[in-house]
Amino acid sequence: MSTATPPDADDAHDGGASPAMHERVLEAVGSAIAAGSLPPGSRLTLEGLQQEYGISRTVARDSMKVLESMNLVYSRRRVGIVVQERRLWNLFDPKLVRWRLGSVRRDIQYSSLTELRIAVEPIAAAGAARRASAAERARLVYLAAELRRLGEAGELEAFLAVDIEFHCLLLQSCGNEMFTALEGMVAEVLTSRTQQGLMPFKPRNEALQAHEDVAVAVARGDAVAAETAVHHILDEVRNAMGLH
Amino acid sequence: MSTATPPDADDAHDGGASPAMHERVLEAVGSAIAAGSLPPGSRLTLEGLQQEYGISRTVARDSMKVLESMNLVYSRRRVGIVVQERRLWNLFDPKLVRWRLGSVRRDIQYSSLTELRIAVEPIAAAGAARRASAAERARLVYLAAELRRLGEAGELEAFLAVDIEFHCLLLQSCGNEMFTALEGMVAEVLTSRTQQGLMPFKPRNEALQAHEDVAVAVARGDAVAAETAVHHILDEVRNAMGLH
DNA sequence: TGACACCAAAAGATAGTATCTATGGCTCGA
DNA sequence: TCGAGCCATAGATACTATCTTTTGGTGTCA
Repeated sequence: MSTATPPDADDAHDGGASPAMHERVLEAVGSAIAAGSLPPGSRLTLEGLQQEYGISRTVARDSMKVLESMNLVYSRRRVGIVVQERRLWNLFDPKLVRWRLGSVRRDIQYSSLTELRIAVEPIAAAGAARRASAAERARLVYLAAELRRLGEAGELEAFLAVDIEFHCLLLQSCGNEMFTALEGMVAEVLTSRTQQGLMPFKPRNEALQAHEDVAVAVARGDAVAAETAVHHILDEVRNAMGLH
Repeated sequence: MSTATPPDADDAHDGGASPAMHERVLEAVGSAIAAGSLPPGSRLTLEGLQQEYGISRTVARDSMKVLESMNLVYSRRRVGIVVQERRLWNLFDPKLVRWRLGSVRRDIQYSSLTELRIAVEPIAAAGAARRASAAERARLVYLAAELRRLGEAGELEAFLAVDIEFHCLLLQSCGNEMFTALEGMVAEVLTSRTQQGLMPFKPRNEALQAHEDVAVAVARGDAVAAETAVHHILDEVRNAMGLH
């Protein structure tokens, strides 16, 4: 105990259960850029960050290095840290997706993701039909049945959870690591859709049937049928987006 | 060399345009992880990195922060910096894609990307049909004609360049920023396919026709036709991958 | 006596602070 | 136009604080 441990009441300024200082800064600056309140061309300096957030140079540097690796900023001597044009951002970085979903630009990010989902999921289902394990196939069938049960009972919240698991399982079992990496984003989209009230109160029978068709097709190993059935699931989403 | 700041004659590697020290370390460690020579669970320490690469703590930290933000590693006190399981990597980070394409795991990355392309491009074409500018539509038609000319002349290299521009233009004009962000990856895949000799010496007439169909459909604003025509382009690729 | 469980202290590593030198590249004035 | 000067990052170094794994010691029970 000799090790001092000064009670140091002023530890409080640290924000208590602080999730690491540099994360706080990263979140603050990153989301400001994502939201557009720090538009492309804006300049920051390490000095300024240190003062604004009460941090040391190291922490400021760490945060900026991460933003730089996401191509949200670049830094040049004598100039400082400059916000990049949007076109160059790493739009697939999960942190950036999260920031954008939390900003006023929500809608753009949401529709981009939905379109991505429309693109990827059918192919993922085809992959799953070819490569899923026996356990995964069985689970898909089970989840589809659960979806019908919960959907017909109108239990939207439980329905959402199972729906997420269903779609994520497809992405996991499709044998394409990059598709699997989209799991979190699909979960976000589905959650968001329900929260925004874009889901019908009771899922349409066609949608429930389509989920069952997907599960059966994957279980049978019928890639073409699986792909087609997922298209049917997503047609509803497409219509909601005003496509087709 | 001691620690004392030698102007560093031995910094020969620095010869001229040195891409910043921390990038060198980032590249070295990152590609080692991507290639699997630092398997998940491996441990590094800042101390070790400093000695191995002859860098200061600052640089070592910067590099690790970037790898951490890509989820390639995590760091814990008392343990060091630990390589993450593959499942958690940010597989869409362009740096990681590049490292993987440059490693012995090339093939996995290549087929993941190809499948992604199969998924995304049809939807991108549909988007382009709806939202492309007049200039973009015209350019697509021009590029399709160029493709036929070069294809029939057997000029594979020029054909590749135009093919890349064609597909990238689709991604740019589709109105979905996330699709646009995949441009670089599609270019990689197409280049790689030609380099690997996976292209027929003369592009098949069906493929040339399909490109023209895409261009015309986009120009007319016919989303469904554009999507279908891209499917035809990619069928060849699908077959080459043993899908369907 | 030996084996096991539990607790406390040591040690090893990052997290963060503070400060210094080197260098590139704007800006402005002659 | 060209050069001096200044500003801000790049990078180095040396701390302190803190977390957490290891390890070793102690006590209890078979």
